[in-house]
Amino acid sequence: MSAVARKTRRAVGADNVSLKSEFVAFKTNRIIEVASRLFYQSGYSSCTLDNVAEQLGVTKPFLYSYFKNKEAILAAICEVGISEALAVLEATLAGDHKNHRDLLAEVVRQVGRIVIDRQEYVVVYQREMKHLSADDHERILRLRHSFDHQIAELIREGIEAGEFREDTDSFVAVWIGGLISWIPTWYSPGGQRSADDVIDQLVTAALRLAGAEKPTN
Amino acid sequence: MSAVARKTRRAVGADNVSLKSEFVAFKTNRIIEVASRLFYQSGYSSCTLDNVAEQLGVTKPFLYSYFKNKEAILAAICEVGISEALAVLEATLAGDHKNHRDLLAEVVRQVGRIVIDRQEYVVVYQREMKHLSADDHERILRLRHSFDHQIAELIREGIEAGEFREDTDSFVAVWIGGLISWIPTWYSPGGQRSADDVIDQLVTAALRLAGAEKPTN
DNA sequence: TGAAAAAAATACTGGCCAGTATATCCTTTT
DNA sequence: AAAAGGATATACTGGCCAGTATTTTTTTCA
Repeated sequence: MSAVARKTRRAVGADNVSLKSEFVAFKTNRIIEVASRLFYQSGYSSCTLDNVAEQLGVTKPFLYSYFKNKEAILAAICEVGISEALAVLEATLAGDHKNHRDLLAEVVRQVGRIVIDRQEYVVVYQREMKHLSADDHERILRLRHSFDHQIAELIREGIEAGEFREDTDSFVAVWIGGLISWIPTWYSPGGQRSADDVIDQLVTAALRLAGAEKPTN
Repeated sequence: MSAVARKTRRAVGADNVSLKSEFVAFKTNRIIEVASRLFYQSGYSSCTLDNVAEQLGVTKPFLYSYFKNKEAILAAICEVGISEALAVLEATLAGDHKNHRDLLAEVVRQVGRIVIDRQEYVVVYQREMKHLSADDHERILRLRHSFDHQIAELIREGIEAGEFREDTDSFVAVWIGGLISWIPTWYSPGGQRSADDVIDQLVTAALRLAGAEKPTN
C-alpha cells in the first residue's frame, strides 16, 4: 500500500490542488481505517498510536501530521460510525415508497447493512464516545439525535396511517434501534450466518416489533 | 463507611471464622461496587486503581490485599454481570408456569430487572470482557453460553408447543437478548421513563418478537 | 542538477500508573 | 502493658505512552 501511495503522490502536480487534497483524504482514511480496527479489537485507551503507526507501516509522528492528537482520530471514526448510518437513513426516507411498512423495512435493511459493513466504526463509536472532547462529543451527539428523531417520526407516521398496530408506542423506535445496534456484538463476518440472512431476519423482527406483517416479497 | 467497618471489625472474635470471612466478603463487595461504577463511567483501561481507592477512601495497596491485580477486579465485576442474570433465569425456569408464553414473559421480566438494577456490572461485562485473562475469559464465556443456550431452548420449546408463531426461528433468541442487553445504553435511572415502564414494554416487545401475544394481566 | 521545501523518521521527555517494599498503626493476647 | 500479628498507609520503581524537537530523506522546480 505504501508503494501505491508513493506512486500516486508522484502523479500529483503542484498546480493540481484538488488531487493533492484527495491524496491527503486518502491517507486520513487509511489511518482511521486501521485505527478503527485496532480500537475495535483492544479498546481506544489500550491501543497506542505506535500500534496504529506500526500496522500502517509508518511511524507515530506521521499520524500527527494528519490528526491533531489521538482524540481527533477517535472523533473521525465516530463520525463515520454515525454519519454513514444517518446518510443512508436520509437517502432512504427521501426515496419513494408504497407505504410506511415498506419504508420501515427498507430503512432497517439499509441501516442494518451499514452497521454490518462498518462494524468496527459503529462499535468504536458506541463504546468510546465518552472519550471524545466536549466539542466533538456534542457534534456527534447531534447526528445521533437526528437519527433517532427521524426513526421515531417514521414509526409515529406509520401508526397514524394505521399501518402499524396502534398500541405500538414510541418505545418501539428504541427497541428497533437496539436490534440494529446490537448486531455487531454477536455477528462476525465469516461466521455461520451470512450478512444477508442477518439482515432479512432483522427486517422481519423490526416489522414484528412495529406490529406490521412482513411485506410479501 | 470506614467508621462502620471499624466497629464491625471490632466485633469479630478470633474464634469466629465465619464472621471474619463475611467481613472480607463485605469489603470485596464494596470494592467491586465502586470499581464497577468507575469502570462504567470512564472505561476499564482509563480508570486507575488510585481512582478506585480514592473513591473508597482507602489507598491502592489496600485493594491488593483483596484482589491479586486490576484484572481480578474486572473479573469479579464481569462475574456478577453475567451470573446474576443466569441465576434469575434458572430460578425462573425452575418455577411453575402455565405455558411457554408466560414463562418467556417472566424470564424477560426478571432478567430485564437484573440488567437495570445491575446496569454498571452488565455494561462493564459486555464492554470490557476482552481485557480478561484467558482463564477468566473462558470461565465467564461458559456462563454466557449457558445463558444463551437456555433462552434458545425456551424459544424452541415454545415453538414446538405451538405457542409462538412457527415461522419464528432461532434468531429470535438473539434478538430478544439484544433487546435486553441494549437497555443499559439508553436507559438511565431517574430519566423520564421508569424502570417498571421499560420492563413492561420490554416484555411486550419480546413477546411480539416471539410471535406470541401479550398475556392478559 | 542543486537549493529549497515538504514529508517522514529517529530520538527524546515528562507524566502517569500498575504493582511492590517498607513503615506505621491498631487490635489481640497474655 | 507490651509483644505479636494483622491491617492499612507511605514511599518508591520501572515501564509505557502521548506528544515533540530534531534530523534525515524525498520531492519540487528553477
